[in-house]
Amino acid sequence: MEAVKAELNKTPRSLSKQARRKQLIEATIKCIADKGLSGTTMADVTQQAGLSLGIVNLHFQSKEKLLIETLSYISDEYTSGLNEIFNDDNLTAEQKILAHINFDFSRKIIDRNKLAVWFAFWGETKSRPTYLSICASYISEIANNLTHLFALLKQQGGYSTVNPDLVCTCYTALSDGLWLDLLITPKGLKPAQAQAVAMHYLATQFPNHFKSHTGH
Amino acid sequence: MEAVKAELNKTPRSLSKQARRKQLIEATIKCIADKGLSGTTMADVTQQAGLSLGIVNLHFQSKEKLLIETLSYISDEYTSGLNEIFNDDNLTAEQKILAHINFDFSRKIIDRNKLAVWFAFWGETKSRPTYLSICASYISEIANNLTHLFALLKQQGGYSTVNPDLVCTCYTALSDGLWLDLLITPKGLKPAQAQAVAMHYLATQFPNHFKSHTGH
DNA sequence: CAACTGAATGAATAACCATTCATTTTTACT
DNA sequence: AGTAAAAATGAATGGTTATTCATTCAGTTG
Repeated sequence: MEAVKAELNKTPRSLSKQARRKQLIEATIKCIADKGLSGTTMADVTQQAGLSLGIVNLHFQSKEKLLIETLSYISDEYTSGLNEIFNDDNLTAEQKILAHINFDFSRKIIDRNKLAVWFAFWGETKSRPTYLSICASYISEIANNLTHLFALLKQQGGYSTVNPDLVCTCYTALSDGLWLDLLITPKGLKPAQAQAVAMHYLATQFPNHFKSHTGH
Repeated sequence: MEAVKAELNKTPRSLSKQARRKQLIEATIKCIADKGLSGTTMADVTQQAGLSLGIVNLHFQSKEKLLIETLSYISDEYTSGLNEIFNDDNLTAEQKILAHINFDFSRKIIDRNKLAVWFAFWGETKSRPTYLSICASYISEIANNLTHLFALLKQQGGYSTVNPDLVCTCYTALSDGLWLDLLITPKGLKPAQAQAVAMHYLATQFPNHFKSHTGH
């Protein structure tokens, strides 16, 4: 405790700055979910954060930079969660895939505010390549890791007809589509059901490793 | 020719009005793709259409109504294309599903401008329920039709373990996710490849009817 | 405690943009 | 050709919002 506090005191300003930035980013997420990307004003964000109007420009210089930092924030959260799984040497390929699918549909990720932010930015991607460039690198990194896991499972399980690249593309697209479903029809599909759908697909490819539990 | 002209002359005003509205809607699609939903101004749209600033308010009363009509326009285009397939009594269930998947990844639908519009609106759905209500009815209608087709195929092909509802949810989400891929990584995935991925999934469920051609 | 430093505030500013409407142009019909 | 009605124009308006910055506030140091 004392040590932590002492460490905190080492750089009080910069730490406090980080905390304030995070506070503003989280207010931004809430605002984008509530009012949309176009409907979110500086007044909205600062009010949501309980701070004064000028604070965003003080910490982020401009609204555009705040939005970019917000996208980076949720991207990083997602990527680092997955990397923890990929880099865990105690897990088998099968366990890593299971952990991946659990993570993809966990409470932390399936938060409708955050889903709204994801899709708000996807919708602007074509007109603002910056948004895409933030995600492009992590997207291909995840795809590589996932493809590798599918290739391992193919080898270990003797699934001679499986095409790891194809399965990765299909699983990823399926996962994105289920996220969209969860965002737009909250009453229709529950996270657990969405996960079951994804699992059902994996079961078609690796029947000895994964079972679909949606029979009736 | 004469007959057509005469028919046209019956309601010259309203016809011209319809044409102008369509022209403005198509300009709006282009602008949303180029500048995003938030970045699209009335000046942009009217300039894109080669008309004067006040014209949108004359034909649509407000910007918001123009946007709603634009979403309805692409929704209707999609729905009516699918309904033609569903209602074609000359096609078997298998042929209808094939026609459906061909349509989903056809040039007419996989137009990056239109995809950008779809996702621009999806991204605002949570904050503007109106956008969702425009699509909600046709979404469930399509799901019903598709589920019915899968049920027929199950029956006819003796696929005893297939769950038509599950397959419909999975196929629909997969298709949405592939659309997103086509929008954001145009260099990465081609429409024909995306269609092959969707077909690969159908082949897992109905192996005697559909073949995956992505072996190597 | 007094001087100093940086964070925070919010009134004022300036840019932007949807909408209006008086005017002009086009079309339809006699 | 002449006229009336409809369509189109775009300068002017008014409301909104990002950004600025002079001032206030809080924490740190000597």
